[in-house]
Amino acid sequence: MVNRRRRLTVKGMDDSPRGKLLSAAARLFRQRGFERTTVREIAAAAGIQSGSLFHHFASKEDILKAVMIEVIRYNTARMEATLAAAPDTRARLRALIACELESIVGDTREAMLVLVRCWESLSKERQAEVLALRRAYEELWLAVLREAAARSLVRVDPFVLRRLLAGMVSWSNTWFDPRGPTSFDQLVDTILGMCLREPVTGEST
Amino acid sequence: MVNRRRRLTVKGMDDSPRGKLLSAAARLFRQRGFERTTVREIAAAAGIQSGSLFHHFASKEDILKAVMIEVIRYNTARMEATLAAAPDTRARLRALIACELESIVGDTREAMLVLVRCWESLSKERQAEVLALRRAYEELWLAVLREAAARSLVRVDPFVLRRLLAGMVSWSNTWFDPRGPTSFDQLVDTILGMCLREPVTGEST
Amino acid sequence: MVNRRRRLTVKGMDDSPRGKLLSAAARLFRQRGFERTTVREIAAAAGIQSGSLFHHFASKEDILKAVMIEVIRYNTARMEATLAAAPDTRARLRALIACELESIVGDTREAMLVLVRCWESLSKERQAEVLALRRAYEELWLAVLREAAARSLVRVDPFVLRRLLAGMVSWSNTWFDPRGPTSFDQLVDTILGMCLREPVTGEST
Amino acid sequence: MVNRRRRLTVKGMDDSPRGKLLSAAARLFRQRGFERTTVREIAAAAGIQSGSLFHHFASKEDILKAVMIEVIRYNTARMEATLAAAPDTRARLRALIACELESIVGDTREAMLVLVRCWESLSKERQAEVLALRRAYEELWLAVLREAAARSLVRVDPFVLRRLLAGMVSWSNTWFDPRGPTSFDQLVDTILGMCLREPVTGEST
DNA sequence: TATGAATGAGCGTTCATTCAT
DNA sequence: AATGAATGAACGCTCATTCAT
Repeated sequence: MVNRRRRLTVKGMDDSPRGKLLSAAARLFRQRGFERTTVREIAAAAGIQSGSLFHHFASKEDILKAVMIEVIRYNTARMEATLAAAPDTRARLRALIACELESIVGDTREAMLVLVRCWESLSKERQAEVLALRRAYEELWLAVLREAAARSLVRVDPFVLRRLLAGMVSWSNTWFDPRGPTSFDQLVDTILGMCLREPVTGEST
Repeated sequence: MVNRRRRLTVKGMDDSPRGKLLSAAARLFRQRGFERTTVREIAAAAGIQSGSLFHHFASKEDILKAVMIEVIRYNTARMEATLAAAPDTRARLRALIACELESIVGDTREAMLVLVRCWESLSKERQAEVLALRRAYEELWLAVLREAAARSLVRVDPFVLRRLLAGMVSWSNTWFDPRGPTSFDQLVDTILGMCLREPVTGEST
Repeated sequence: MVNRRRRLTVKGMDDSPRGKLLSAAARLFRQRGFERTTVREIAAAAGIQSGSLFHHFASKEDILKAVMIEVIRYNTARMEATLAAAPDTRARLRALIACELESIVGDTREAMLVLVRCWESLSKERQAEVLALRRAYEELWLAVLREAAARSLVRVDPFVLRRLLAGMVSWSNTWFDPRGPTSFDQLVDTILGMCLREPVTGEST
Repeated sequence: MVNRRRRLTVKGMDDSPRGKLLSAAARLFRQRGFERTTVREIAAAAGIQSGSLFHHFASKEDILKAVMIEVIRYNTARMEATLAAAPDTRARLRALIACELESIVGDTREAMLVLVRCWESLSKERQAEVLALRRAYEELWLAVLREAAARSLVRVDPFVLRRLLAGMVSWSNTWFDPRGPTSFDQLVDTILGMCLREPVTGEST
């Protein structure tokens, strides 16, 4: 289920100059951080000269903002699609965890790590723009968590639970390896199990 | 229990020039990140000239390393002391969570956030030096988690559980406010509850 | 014959930014030495900003290396041309002395003095690069000196003689003035006479 | 005759703090040049702290000046003593060459090379002070060269000859090795032979 | 659009010198 | 004398951004 071999890209990071720039920037920002990455490196990785880069983005920070916005849009859309297909609350909760984990360790890995790692490199104004998009994403989470709380499926306050889940999932980029002893689905079930009032049946690890 | 008003300092960050430098650096590194902090800012915050800084540390990166080492040493010692006073496995597990959460949201907050946020700014060589210390700290965790697993107190593999806990606790710096609706002890119990096979009695939130 | 009024430049030090930088650097390095010359001074003398200098050279030391390489190339070529036109051994020996003296007190004066004065400021690696070129130059000398020794024209071992000549010629930059009582040609003949077994006919000074 | 194993020191560079400082400075200035040598290195090599150095010398440049003055004084005295023992003009000329070569490749090697290499690092004022002493040394040379010219012993104008000799001798530090194929005495005779109107009897190399 | 030379402010670091102890 | 922390100006170099072509 985890997809690391699909292009380390998100929708909007296609073969256009803009798309190549965003892919290159996402990879470099993750590897080196925003400050340690130079616009020359980004331009070179996208096959253009540094001066040309500024025909596509007004500033280095705007590239960072664009990476974040694209990945949030893409993952919000994916999550909405997955939620729509889930038959009940428990399935929806599992879908949220699986989608977010997939985004963190799977196809949008680079850009998601940029979102976490380089957040502080964004000016307050640009943070606000990104947060506006992020809010819709968080609303998907809170709706399901409230629904789960209302049905006594989970033991923890939705607000707190969302944050504990965000911590568990985002941190997994530092250690989770789909080729390791724990599979992607096992990890999803483990995290789900920690949220549920009753242990998950057939739970592993 | 959370202690945010005590000096944002750790042992070794006293009133000596070195201590003032470390405190100032920890605060600035957390606020702005390593790359965005200049040695002139650190020196000014410690009340000395930028040139003088290099009488105490050979390089800017050495300051970062020192911040990390001091905070790990301090928190490892505190955790050992707290563990020694815990009567049983469950108490020890709770002590670990409380100690780590305290380190993240309490007195050593600045330096602990630097440890997470600025890790990638450290050269590989210096990372290794810090990791050597960090290993002892992680051993304390694993010993208790294995003990808890052996007694069926927890439901998740110790290796995986440690990482999920690390994610929940470290992420709490982004949202937890001891003056908010959830108290420090409630948060500790909530996290503890998510680990335990049976719900915690008298659990809150 | 001495040419001090022609541009204090060598081939490759033309009106291009690179050429202006090399000319300016040669003059400053000779006047102040490598360490006392700042990149800001070089840039200012070439009419650009200090940051722009690094579009043309990767480092200050690379400028020094380039000055040395250009002047060796230029003088090697000139010496080869002059040698080719010399009818016999004695004329070739005189041509070598005249060419080297011209390089030291004439048109390439600045850069040649840099070669001597700033040699130790070059890293071992860069010294090796320059030495590789210098070797071809020295081969021209040794071939003629061996020829002169074979014909009993000179009294001293070629290896030793080359070094004594190098000392006499390079040192002349400290005192020789073509407008002084000794002319360029007289000095060449004087030095030549000190090498030859029989006094030079029509010798002066 | 060459003396490389005697202390690399001159009179005045004894075991006193001042003497140790001068010896250390001479060695470091020769190795690294004046600008590349730090007062901390000099102090450390002399076994004191950098702050203490300024109780012995008012500035770094004063150390350089002192090294130069000591070595000129020492070599002037040695040359006077050697000249006094020479029976005739030819012996005196040979004594000058031998003394200067000894100073350059023998016991005062370090300091003499500093005199050549670091001359431009001295301020004009200090250069004048050193030149005043140097003048007496040069007078010894010129007196003998004039005497030799008067007796038609040499073929070249004394002023020019002195400079050609200075070049040959000072340059020999770059290549002469007393353990090599040419001995110290052979080199002295070779240089002497290049000055004399008639080839030296029993001349070698 | 694309280029790439140029900018210029700012970076981490060095180091001769000072001075209270 | 000796110490060593402190100074502060200056250094080589970086890099996001601009702009004439």
